[in-house]
Amino acid sequence: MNNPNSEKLEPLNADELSDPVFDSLRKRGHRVTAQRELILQIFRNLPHGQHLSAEELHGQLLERGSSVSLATAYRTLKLLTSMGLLRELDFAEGHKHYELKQDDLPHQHIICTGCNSTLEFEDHFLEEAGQKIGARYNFDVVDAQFKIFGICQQCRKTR
Amino acid sequence: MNNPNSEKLEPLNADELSDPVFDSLRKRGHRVTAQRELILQIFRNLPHGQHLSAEELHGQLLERGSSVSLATAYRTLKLLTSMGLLRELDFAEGHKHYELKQDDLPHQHIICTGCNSTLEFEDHFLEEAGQKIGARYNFDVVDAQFKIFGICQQCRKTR
DNA sequence: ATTCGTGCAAAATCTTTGCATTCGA
DNA sequence: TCGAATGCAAAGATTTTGCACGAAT
Repeated sequence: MNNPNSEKLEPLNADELSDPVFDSLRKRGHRVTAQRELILQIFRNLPHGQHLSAEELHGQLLERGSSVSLATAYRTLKLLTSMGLLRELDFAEGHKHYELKQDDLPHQHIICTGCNSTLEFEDHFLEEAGQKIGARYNFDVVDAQFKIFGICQQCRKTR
Repeated sequence: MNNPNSEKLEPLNADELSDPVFDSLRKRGHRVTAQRELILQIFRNLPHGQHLSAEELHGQLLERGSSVSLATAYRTLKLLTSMGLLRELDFAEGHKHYELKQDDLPHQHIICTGCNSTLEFEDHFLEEAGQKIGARYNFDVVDAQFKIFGICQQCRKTR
């Protein structure tokens, strides 16, 4: 039925089957399915700093020849987020965005409320600040998100 | 039809009519209606750091004897946000929250993903950081929101 | 052989919108 | 007066869910 897309990107070989994420899924009693493999692959091949909405992810899945349903896309996004593998982002657009969580490359976002474009910037300091502040209130910090809303130069000119 | 609730909180007198926010509304060609007055009043009487969802705001409006519709609540929240009077908050709960924007009392949020409770903390430094970083990318910064997601002490014990 | 995951369609949420009416300036 | 705001109900958009079937362990 659905072709696990063995011709593009890395083929799904023994290497893939021992992927730490897959192990982690099995350890939790979840299963490694072609759909989950492909979704993970898509996020891993996304340029650093890029993020996808559920619809966008679904679009990419279809493009790659998979017939994953939108429902499964939503279910998988939720699962991977709950496992701490994805970061759920909210840009005040009415729908969420997701990106691979990479603790070694922390970044935050600047959002233009004029054109909805987003810009990433790295800042280790903010990362640490999140940890410190959380600790002060006895929180186990999972993620710290710093969002800066404003109007970009482009939009300022246009108006 | 709807009682502008003149018996609770500050009565709507000459004082209210010269409220800078009302002037600002009129200046933009908008009108000062009983509904908008009440909504602003509710936000102003909210304890510092508290926020409301559209549904919650609507509930409070009904409690105060007003028959404002939910649609108007949404429309007013949007209007006041676009005027920079309210801050739109997103706690990854599927709906937005709003609070009065008070530049003199900047605060950020820690959200427990276990029980959805939120905790406010003040931090002028983060405020400045938002301005600086925005400026670096030529943005007119409107708001900077720092969200820390984690598990609170309570939830950690419960589990 | 179980039990979990998936697809599909329906439902649930949250938010926006068209239209006739009411109201503020 | 006249255009803006409101209420209502309907429509949109996003996300979740029940159920039968297929797939992973």
